Amino acid sequence: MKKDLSTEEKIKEAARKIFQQKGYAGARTRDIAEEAGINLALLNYYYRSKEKLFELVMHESLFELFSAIKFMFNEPSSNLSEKIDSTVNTYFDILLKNPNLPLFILGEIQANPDQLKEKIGLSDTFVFDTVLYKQLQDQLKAAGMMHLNPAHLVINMLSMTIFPFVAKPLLIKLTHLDEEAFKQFVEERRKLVPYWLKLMLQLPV
Amino acid sequence: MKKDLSTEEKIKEAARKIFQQKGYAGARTRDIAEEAGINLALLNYYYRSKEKLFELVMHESLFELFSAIKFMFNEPSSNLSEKIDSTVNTYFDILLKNPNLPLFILGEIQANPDQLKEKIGLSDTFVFDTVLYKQLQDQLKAAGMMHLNPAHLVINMLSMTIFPFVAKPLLIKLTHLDEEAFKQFVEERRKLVPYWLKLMLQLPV
DNA sequence: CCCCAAATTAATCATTTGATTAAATAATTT
DNA sequence: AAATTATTTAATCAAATGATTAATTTGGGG
Repeated sequence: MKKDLSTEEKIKEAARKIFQQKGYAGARTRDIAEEAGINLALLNYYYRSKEKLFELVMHESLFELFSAIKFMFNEPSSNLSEKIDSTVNTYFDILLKNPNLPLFILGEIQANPDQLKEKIGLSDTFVFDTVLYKQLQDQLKAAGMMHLNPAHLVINMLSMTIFPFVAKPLLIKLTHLDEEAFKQFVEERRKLVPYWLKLMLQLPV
Repeated sequence: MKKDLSTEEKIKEAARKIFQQKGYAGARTRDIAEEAGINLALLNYYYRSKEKLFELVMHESLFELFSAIKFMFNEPSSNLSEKIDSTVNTYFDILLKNPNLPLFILGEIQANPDQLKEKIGLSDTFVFDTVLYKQLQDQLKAAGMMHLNPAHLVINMLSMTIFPFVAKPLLIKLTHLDEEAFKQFVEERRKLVPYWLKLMLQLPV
């Protein structure tokens, strides 16, 4: 454990790790306390309850996963090709640092879809009202594919980037990769995923 | 609840539903009993324990998700283009019937990676020792991309097919889709995903 | 040094939850 | 129909787990 963090921080970091690994239901407050190297009562002293602590971790996780993308999707000065590059690259950076993040968020939403509407304040206009979306529409039109829903391309970008992390343990097992080879595999995709996306969009590569 | 199933079957079906929705840790045996419309004790009468019941459901889930793909990856008489079509199509069929399946399996593996090695008997050679893999290698060589790891293409196929289901609640929320529109969106991908894959492989489309 | 508030601990509580038991009912066999 | 076996139920147990409490320690201000 990192020792130069305050007790409060240590608990939150431990909670993040355990929650992201085991999910809300599978995480025991005793696990979190042990991971943080503190007495169980301190968890409630600082954060009131498991649920409150979870909400905090979940909000920060959502922010971690979505704030960067939201920003890049709306970067006004970059063109479509540049947005693809920067989004994919930034996402790989985020995921390499936090490989369990997507499965954690998606799993909790599946386990408790209500909280998506209540607690999680994700604006509905996240995808539609973005510069990227408009640029996708324009490019599809320019390339004679105006019938194609731009959402497909957004999904393709996210899926090809995120999926290797979501399926990481399976992927490692099924392709005999070790941790290092997995990183290498992901690094290859940094260039490949944008290349494939531009192929789909008939953009120059 | 379906009423013409045996008690034993009713319990298993309820368990499948609840486990896939909430995960092992989040599923309470009382939830399963209620969903099945039976007394709690019957669950243990027929299946001994929550864990035993879970193992059964997990094995059947894995079979559901992997048996078809394993078969199609090794179909000797079809060429690469046909394999892409049949794999994507079959997968969409499976996922439309069982949208929670992938996230369930991936989530449980993340929560408890050990069971991947112990309980889940997934052969290591699942990806490498397949006809599809060989055909991918050949095509990549023929198209002057022999440096490209064929695993990338397998991942792309699976990710573009599976990811919409893994992210379904989020996707529905962020793109204002209803259940019906989601199905429509997925149907569009039946043709699109194979098209994109062939583009990547420089196969005639 | 003393005081007081913040931080920490050990012990305990109350609820949830997986599992069992013993009795009751239904189905099958003889 | 009687006996036996299989199924189902209500009640209960025991362990796990989130949370609290009361006492103790620590650290800073006067």
